[in-house]
Amino acid sequence: MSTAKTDKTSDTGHPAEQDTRVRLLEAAGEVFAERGFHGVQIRDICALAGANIAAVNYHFKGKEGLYREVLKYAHHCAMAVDELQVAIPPDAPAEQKLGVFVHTFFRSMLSGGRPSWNGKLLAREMIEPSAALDDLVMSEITPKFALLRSIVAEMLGVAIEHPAVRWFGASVISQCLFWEHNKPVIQRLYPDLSYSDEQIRFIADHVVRTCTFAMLGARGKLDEYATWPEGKR
Amino acid sequence: MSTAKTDKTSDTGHPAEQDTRVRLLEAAGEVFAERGFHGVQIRDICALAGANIAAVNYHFKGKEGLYREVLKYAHHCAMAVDELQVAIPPDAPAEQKLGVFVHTFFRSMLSGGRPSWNGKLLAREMIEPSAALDDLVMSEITPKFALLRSIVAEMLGVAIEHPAVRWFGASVISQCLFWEHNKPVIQRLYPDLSYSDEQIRFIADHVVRTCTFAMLGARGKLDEYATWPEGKR
Amino acid sequence: MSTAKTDKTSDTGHPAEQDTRVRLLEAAGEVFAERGFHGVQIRDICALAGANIAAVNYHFKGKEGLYREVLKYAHHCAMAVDELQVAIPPDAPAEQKLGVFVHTFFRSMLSGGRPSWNGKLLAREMIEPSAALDDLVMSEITPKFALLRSIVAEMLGVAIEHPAVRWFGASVISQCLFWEHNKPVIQRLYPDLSYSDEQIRFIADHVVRTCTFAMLGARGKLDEYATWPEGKR
Amino acid sequence: MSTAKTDKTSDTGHPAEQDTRVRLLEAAGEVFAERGFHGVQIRDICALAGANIAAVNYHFKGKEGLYREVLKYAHHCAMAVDELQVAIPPDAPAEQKLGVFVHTFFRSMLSGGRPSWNGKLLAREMIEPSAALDDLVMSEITPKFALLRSIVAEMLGVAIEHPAVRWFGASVISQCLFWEHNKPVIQRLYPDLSYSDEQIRFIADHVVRTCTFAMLGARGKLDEYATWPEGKR
DNA sequence: TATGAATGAGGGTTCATTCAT
DNA sequence: CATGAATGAACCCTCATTCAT
Repeated sequence: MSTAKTDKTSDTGHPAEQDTRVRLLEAAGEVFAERGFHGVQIRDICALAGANIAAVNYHFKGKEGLYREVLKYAHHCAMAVDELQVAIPPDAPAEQKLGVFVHTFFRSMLSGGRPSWNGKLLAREMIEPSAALDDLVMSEITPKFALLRSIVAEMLGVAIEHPAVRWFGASVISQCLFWEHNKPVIQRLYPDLSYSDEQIRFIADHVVRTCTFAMLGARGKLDEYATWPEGKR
Repeated sequence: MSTAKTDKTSDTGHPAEQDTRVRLLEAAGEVFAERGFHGVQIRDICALAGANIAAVNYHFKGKEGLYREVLKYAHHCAMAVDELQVAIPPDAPAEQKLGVFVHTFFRSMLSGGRPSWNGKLLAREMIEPSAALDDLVMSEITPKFALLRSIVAEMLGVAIEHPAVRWFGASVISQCLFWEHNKPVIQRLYPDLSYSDEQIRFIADHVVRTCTFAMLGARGKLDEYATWPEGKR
Repeated sequence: MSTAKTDKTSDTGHPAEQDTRVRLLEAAGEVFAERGFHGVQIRDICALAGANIAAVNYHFKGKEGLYREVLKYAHHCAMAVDELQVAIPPDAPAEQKLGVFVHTFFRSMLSGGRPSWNGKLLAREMIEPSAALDDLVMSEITPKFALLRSIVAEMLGVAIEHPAVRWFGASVISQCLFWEHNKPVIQRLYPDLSYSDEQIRFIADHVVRTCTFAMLGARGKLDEYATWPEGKR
Repeated sequence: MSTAKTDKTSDTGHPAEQDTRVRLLEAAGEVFAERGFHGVQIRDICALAGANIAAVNYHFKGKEGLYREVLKYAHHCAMAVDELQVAIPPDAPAEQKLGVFVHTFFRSMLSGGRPSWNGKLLAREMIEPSAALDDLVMSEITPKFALLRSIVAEMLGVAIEHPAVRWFGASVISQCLFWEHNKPVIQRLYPDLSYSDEQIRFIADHVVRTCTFAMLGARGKLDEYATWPEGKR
């Protein structure tokens, strides 16, 4: 499991030691995602990583330091916006771009790939934001969301700065995140939902279709979005 | 909400003499929502509730028992499906029903009312389901979702059993939950979003409009939903 | 179980209340004998006695007070020296007197009679003497031991003040107590020992015989006991 | 007794650096013997051993684990059967063997040597047997008792399997244990008994003499022991 | 450098006791 | 008088962290 990510640690030249660090990150990511920061003890992480009990303090100066690094590491490994941009055909119709975006998003989020705990970790940050969330938003989320906004703007036939864009962007994203963030309840409501690849594709198709209908229907009726009530609270 | 225990203390009305049990539930709900089960110590809960350190064990037989009861209590206090049903005009057009549903949902979820920590608590259950989640789904979520499905079916012009209903229901719900579950990131992306009452109404209107467009656009093209890939995993 | 001992509490005339007190003593004696003072919680005692949780503090002013009263109560109920004296035929040969004494002692100690926990309670006092032990020695043990010494003196053919009497008295008593105080180990060494009435009689017979042989053998050779090394420590 | 752990600390010889584990065992043995399992708090043990409050859980996985190890350790340190066997001259008359056995037993039990709390600890196990008692009986008591039985058989002039052997063995042992197990009462009955070395020797002599008389007297009259009433309880 | 024995603050829980009813 | 909800001190134990090796 520690084959693909020595690219950033190769400079020191101590592969065996670096392995410990990376193994620690992998193990910590998994259990932090599963049980949360407070629900995990470093003994378990070290045992899972096959490392010494003092390794966490040695490498990360404590549990919190480890958590911060795990968050960074997770999003370093996550689907980069570049890959997303590459996958999207630049001169295809906007509907098709949206399709690629949504399908890619779903796949990277729900298909149990390498950083399968990324989603859960982020979901935890939503509920209990740590100091690391700011970095995450800046480096990972903002560029992806900018890409989505450009697609949405194209579909709505307006400029990317149009106020409507943010709301329809939210409509797209919300329907994607829903299936990951609410898995436990969804699976209780729909026992036949197993998150197989076919089912994920089916869901993604539905989201694309829904958003397309919504945005096509809204074209030309976007005046309502001009008046946004400034938050005064 | 406090009917079962007030039979012996109801006449005094002293807030300090209000059942220690209830004060503990309120305090615990607040901090459990904020910091999670493991992030909270019962000493804090007791201090907040003005109760003794041993009160939790006396009344709930431990921290876990308290958590279970908090979850029950929270959803007992939450918006009951009855109120929702009452608020919805039975012979209005489906669009209007949807509007009432969504607006009520948003209000009860985001307006900082009494059970303001309900949403967070449920969001935590999503990520780290406890044994209490099954009860919750059965007693609280299923009936509300059934109500939504009936509205969706009406808007799609199909029977409530039609497979498309579940997916469009999800589209509605997902766009509601999004704004609560992802608050921290949303507020970083949209710093002008303060979740004021006007803004909440604005967002709810957008959700209603989007879903309406989507469902109206989908009417008559629901054949795609007939073939659902049975999960084999 | 609370039928035979209202004789001392009948003067107050509150049979129902006194019952609680006595039931508490019975229950406490049982569990104190079984698990020791610290190993028992008053909740258990009250539950066993069918009394309120506050009853112990009400009747005995605390756990320690209860323990003290239990000890008193136990020896009030125990085999009185009078009964023992009555059972011993005054003009029988000394050997027979010893037989009656030992058999009675064994029976009252090992046969699971009413105060079956008396022995265990006293054994606990041996290891961890409480303030109540002095009273016990004075009121219960000393008179019984005096009786035994008179028998031993007769068997040895010396006056009761003769120094040898105390040592042979100890030889008799030690072989009686052994079977009660070391039950757990004895039963592991001799798995066929079930402390049935027949077996107890068999053991008592052995003790009598042994002591008789020893004392008869020692008659006329008791000079050694004249020089007792005064304890200087 | 402290061989397995001293491999890394033996050279320093600092008493303070003596294995924390051993210091804990010593301290725990002392207070467990004095106050019993429930009457002792690990804080006291740790304070007495000069160890940290968490040391018990670290080394023994809890208070119970410590108790179990203390019992093992106590009997590992106690008079081993080997020493006893060495002390007994193989071709001396049986009376002399018995004398060595009893004197050694008394000395190791009552002289305040290193494992002075051994006896008390075992006495407690008698009253409230823990799971560790089985081990103890197997490893420590059985071999010593076998040795005693061989002496008794020789004195009775029968084979070691003869049923009388067990009963006379019990007579010997019971008169030894008596003086340790019933100290508090004995000292109240005999205020001049201070358990000085001279007095212990005096008592041991009495026990040897008594048993010798008894067994010599019983020789040739052992038919009574053939019929042992099978316990049916 | 990496280890693991040792630390100590603080966690949940227990339990004898109290006090208003 | 009897009750049982409530108390708070103290218990055992956990766990992130440290430090000599």
